[in-house]
Amino acid sequence: MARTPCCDKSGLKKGTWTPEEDKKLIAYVTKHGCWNWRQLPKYAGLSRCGKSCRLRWMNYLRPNIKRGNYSKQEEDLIVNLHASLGNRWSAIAAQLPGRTDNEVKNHWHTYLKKRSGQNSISRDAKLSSKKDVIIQKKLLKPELSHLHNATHQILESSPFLPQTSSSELSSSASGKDCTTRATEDDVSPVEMFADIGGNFWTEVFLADNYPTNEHFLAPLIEPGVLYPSSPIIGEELFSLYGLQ
DNA sequence: AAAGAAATCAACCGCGATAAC
DNA sequence: AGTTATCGCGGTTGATTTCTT
Repeated sequence: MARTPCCDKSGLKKGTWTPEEDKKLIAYVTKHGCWNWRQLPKYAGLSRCGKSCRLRWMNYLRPNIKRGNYSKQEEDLIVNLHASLGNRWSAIAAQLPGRTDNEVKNHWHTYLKKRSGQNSISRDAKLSSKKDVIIQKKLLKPELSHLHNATHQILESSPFLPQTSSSELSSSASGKDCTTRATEDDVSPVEMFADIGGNFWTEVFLADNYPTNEHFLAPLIEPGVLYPSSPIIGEELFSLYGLQ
């Protein structure tokens, strides 16, 4: 079957996204949802391919994204899942709250592949510490540090995390629980989940059970419903991009 | 201090799956 | 049933950053 190109290549911007483009995409998706990725850039005022917009949103701009600083548990899980699932990155990422398939894939290729291959603890320790420094430096990039801080907070309080069932999610969507983690900041998300007592690491990330596209995003953009529980789409990000 | 090598990761590309007509 | 449009996934690339010499 003949395939149309994903977009008209002429005049479309490629490469790294600018804060201005991020702002436009966030503003549009927040207001209208992603009803059609192919048409979205046209209405959002972006000279980008729809696919590019989708990728940017899914991997970096949407709520609940967690970046950098993989915990030992996460890494072990990735290694184990990769052994059983192979290169099914989306399936692997689904088991890791806040992680995207792209990021898991990158992390595998840059670090875990070596580890699983040679199990060199001393080298791992060296690489890990070096990597942490790099990550922290990158997190301090002025244009993105807000996002990273915000996403960290999200993971600490997000209703999408597996401690709430999907039925609970709808009831907690009002954001009433959004501050309950505020006093537990010293506990990493992983540690927190490990304490839940359930089978968190064997359960599919809740967001993965969500309907996709407009049905997924529509609740996210309902004013007053999810914002309080999603700082990245809430005040911090809005102020960052001057959307308030 | 500078240059080259290596590592990292954001983003692109192409393809398969599937929904819509 | 066939065709088209769109989405989502995995592989890959290339710019940037960091390390090593």
